Amino acid sequence: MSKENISTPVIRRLPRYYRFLGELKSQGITRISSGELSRRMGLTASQVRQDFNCFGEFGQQGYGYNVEILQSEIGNILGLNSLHSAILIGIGNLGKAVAQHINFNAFGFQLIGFFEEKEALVGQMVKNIPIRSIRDLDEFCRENHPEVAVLCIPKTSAAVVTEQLIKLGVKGFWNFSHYDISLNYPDVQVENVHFSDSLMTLSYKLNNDK
Amino acid sequence: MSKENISTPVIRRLPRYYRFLGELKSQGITRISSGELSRRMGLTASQVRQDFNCFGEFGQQGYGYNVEILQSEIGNILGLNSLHSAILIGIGNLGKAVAQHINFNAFGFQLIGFFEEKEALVGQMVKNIPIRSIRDLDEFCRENHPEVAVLCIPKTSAAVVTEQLIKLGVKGFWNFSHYDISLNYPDVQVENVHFSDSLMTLSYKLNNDK
DNA sequence: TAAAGATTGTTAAAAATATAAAAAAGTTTG
DNA sequence: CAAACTTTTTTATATTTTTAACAATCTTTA
Repeated sequence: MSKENISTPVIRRLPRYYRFLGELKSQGITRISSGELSRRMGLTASQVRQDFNCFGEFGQQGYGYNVEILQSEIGNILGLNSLHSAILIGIGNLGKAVAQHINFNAFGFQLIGFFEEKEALVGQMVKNIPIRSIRDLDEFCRENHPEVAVLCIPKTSAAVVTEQLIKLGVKGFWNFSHYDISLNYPDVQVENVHFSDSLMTLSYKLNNDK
Repeated sequence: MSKENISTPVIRRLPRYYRFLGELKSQGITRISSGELSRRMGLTASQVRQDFNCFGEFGQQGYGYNVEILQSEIGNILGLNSLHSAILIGIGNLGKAVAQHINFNAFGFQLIGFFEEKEALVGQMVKNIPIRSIRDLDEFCRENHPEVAVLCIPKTSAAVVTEQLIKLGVKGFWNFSHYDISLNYPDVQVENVHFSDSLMTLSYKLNNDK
């Protein structure tokens, strides 16, 4: 189905295509050309076509792309129709916001458990799921086999927890900590969200604007 | 001081260097070679040296780099010693978490105001600063001239607020919304944080792991 | 203090990515 | 229904980014 060795830059553009196409769809637009799409997204038409052609022939000459079909294809490529069970570790300010703010289901993830070190929080409900003690992590994972972990804990605790989770069979991490999972476990799938890096980048841009 | 046309990939690596060097420093390590640093960070030694040489000669042959000096230099390049006043718009789950979780000061930003559409939240205190009504945004900005805005609002409200803010002199955006600021205002500095894109990327990786 | 070793700064080559051009195939229109 | 037009797919070119190699220079050690 999908070809081999898709480059990272292409993969990172896919979610944006998916979002834009969803928007076009909701605006009632049923077809779009690479030229028009590129204009709206701030890309070149060449790049748009090259990107799509990595995965097959989704368009039709003289016509363009069918918005709904194209979005659905990209959704498939992204795997949004699959269902990955996920747990979230560290339900402080950030963890709670992530749990409540992100529509995990829309992207193929299902939150099945929250874990926290601070015993005071244990028992609280978030999204109708109780916060569990981090000490119950082993037992819970052996019963429920979560595939993904969302790490909202400080770097200091991340190394230990990560090792534990990988031993328990977790295959993917959405990592909000500064712990470098990939360096230590190259076979696991990791996606990092580093707020501070992003903020420092903004700082750079502000100090070097043209 | 800093040379022209630093490429985006280099800029995006700077925060990571900065973090790693800070860690080395806190471990009492005073000098490091490009080889050792690259090993620890999962890069090549060549890349490390090329990156640093974009900005000047920070090392010494036969010795390596002084950790403290190098970190400080990178901090300067990133502009972390400057002070940008910032306001945060939309103090729901996400906005509150960002306000409370991120150490803005460590990166040269100072939060001076929170703004919210939902009047029920107005008056609440966050980090000793009152949440203000979005209707008071104009007046506040004309008095306090914030340089940066952190957008934690939905895409639907983002377009209007962004235009307003730019008219009021805001020069940079830390954008958690899906509104494409750069497409509409190319001269403004923008750094996007798109959770859903990141989550979709994780989904892709999980469905295409090797 | 001189020779050996280490490591940078710099130049060159390779690899990856983006853009442009050409060829193929469909759509629209008179 | 055929000619003109549009737009994709595919191939080629250009640019950017990474990696490798080398020459210069400092440090360490005997």
